[in-house]
Amino acid sequence: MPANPPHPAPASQDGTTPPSKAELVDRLAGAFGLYYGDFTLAAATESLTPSQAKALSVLRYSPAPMRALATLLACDASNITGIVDRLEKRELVRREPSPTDRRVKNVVLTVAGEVTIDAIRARMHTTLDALDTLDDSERTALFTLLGRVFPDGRSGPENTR
Amino acid sequence: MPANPPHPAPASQDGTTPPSKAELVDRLAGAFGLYYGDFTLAAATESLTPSQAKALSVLRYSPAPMRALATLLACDASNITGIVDRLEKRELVRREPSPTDRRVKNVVLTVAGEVTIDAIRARMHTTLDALDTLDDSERTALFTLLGRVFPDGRSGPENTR
DNA sequence: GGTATTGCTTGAGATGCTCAAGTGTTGAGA
DNA sequence: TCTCAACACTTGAGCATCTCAAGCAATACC
Repeated sequence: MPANPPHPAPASQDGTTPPSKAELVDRLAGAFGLYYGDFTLAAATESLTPSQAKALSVLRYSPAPMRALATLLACDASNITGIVDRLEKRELVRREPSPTDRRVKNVVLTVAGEVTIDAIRARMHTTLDALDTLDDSERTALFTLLGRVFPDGRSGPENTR
Repeated sequence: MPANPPHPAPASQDGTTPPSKAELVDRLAGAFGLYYGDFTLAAATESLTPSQAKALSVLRYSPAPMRALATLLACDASNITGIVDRLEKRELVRREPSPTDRRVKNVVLTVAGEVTIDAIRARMHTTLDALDTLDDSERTALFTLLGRVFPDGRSGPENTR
């Protein structure tokens, strides 16, 4: 039995044959690789590591307890302590004790934190320029399809207890 | 002047109004986060870190010199040395001296490396299950749109000199 | 009330990552 | 040809990231 062929399999280049799932996964991998590079570079202009910027990105939507941050960033809770420590030292983020559960600390973006993550996103030129080449219906389609495949689960303000 | 509103701005939920660029970037960020979590978890089942798995993913397409790997993974070249060291120690990857440029070492997937990265992709259940909910035209649309926004630049076998 | 669970922190150990410096190779110009 | 700049890779220092195990305080459940 021969080794598996390299991805992507030589097909689905003409736009008529629907891509196989492997081809789609391969394209997702490539797309997110480029997105990540763009994001990392933009974060570096604010002297932030990708992890720190990702934390700001998640908090841009809504405050969240440490535990929720760990879940959203797909890492161990103990990891978040250090990341939030460094963000707090730079006053991009604030720990606020939960009024209803004294174990919990809610992490909140400061105004400086808001400005910083917005600036980072505005500096993702590779991604932003590429989005400029889409017309309205294409943007709507991409937005909708991504929402279908990656439902964010953030249906309302985060559970800050 | 009030602080910027949280993302996403309360619009574009009905599918008729095209999303703003900020909303699209926000959705990309969310989608990327979920994809990355899925990928990280799948890589962990093979005892690989995300960076190691990402390197395999890039090499799945074609061998590449260390320098090209650094560019594709958007990091310093000195970083690649350690990552490839660990992958080579596990025999998932091989360094081959370039026949035409003795400075260059081409990194090649071993068969075990191929099997491993294919297994990781096959274990990305969250992503794969979501793709199952798309019909053929939707898959084609997503594939095409991602290709438009994130052209991978890998138009043929990698330049292995 | 007693006990398990939860949220967060700490410390150890490995990896990821950047920067500066060093080695060996290539290539282009005097 | 000789010289020297540029390039590919490696090494080492220093910090950030990440996991795991352990521990503390607060809460939840029986």
